[in-house]
Amino acid sequence: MAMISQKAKYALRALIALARAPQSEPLVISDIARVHRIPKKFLEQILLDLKRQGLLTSKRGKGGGYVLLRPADKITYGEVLRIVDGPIAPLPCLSITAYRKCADCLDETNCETRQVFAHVADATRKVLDQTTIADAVAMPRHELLAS
Amino acid sequence: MAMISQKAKYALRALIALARAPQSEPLVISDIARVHRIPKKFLEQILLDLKRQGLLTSKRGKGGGYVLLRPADKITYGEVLRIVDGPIAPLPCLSITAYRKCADCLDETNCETRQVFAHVADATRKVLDQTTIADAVAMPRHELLAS
DNA sequence: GCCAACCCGATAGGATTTGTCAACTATACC
DNA sequence: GGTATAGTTGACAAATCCTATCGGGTTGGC
Ligand code: FES
Ligand code: FES
Repeated sequence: MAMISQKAKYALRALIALARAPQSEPLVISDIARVHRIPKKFLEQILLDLKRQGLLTSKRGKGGGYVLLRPADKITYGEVLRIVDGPIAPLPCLSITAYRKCADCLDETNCETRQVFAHVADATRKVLDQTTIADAVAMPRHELLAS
Repeated sequence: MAMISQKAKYALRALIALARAPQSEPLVISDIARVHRIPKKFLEQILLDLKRQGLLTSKRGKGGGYVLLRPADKITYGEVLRIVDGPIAPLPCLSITAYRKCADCLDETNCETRQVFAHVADATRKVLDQTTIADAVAMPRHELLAS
């Protein structure tokens, strides 16, 4: 089940890159795309989404680019995933941000599937809503032991 | 992200129905489909998959049907999901049953995304591999208070 | 004015999901 | 043996989503 989309991977990778940029110096799409192996036009869309949701700001023209609008430790994985991949819950009836009744279950309170996956959703959210981009930036970098 | 498929919902619902059948009396596809609102032909495929993986057995002809091959408390949600929806891990590089290198990450040990979602995967598996069909069957049934 | 860079809408190919169909095979029962 | 029952098989179709690309438009710096 439950694969995270390529789009989400790209989004997170780009955000980490932005968080690493010294002094919130603006980064250009082309650079991020090239350095982090992300299709450029695809990345444009992604960054635009993130901007529209208030995570980023941008400057046009020469010397322009993208900058984080908040400190990296205030941007959670959960937030990013909800923007690019939609609700985190594994069932529409379990989403807190976008609840929708399950079409094929008529008795929601007695639905066993719902009860079990409520635990899954909780566990997932506990991780994703507490991990931030700053955590990712701070992660230990293992050396690649050559030869 | 991460929606659980309709197929998985159907599979679980059918298994719970089978676990509820008295004395492992065989249940017929048509009945399960009708009672639990599952498209019949779709359900056939699903039960066949579950049979091929050794969860069920079947008998043909009159008086036939499907029967659980193991006690319900020996069938985990994780097992079922892996059969119908494939790997549980949210990234190919995190699957224990079907590991595959991520095509676009060249340095797996330093991949921040991977490290974060490893926690998600752990949390998910902790729930899914410990919850069984028997747990679902035993769930409290709330009355629908009809006025 | 002109180049750099972001912004926007459309769209296309492919994969996946969900479901259907027709025909086949095995079993029970008379 | 015939007939009805019920599972088995493989192909296939519609819808949706994912990934990515294209062509142009707009803004800002110099
Ligand atoms: S009500 Fe959402 S799964 Fe049953
Ligand atoms: S290696 Fe799997 S996500 Fe980076």
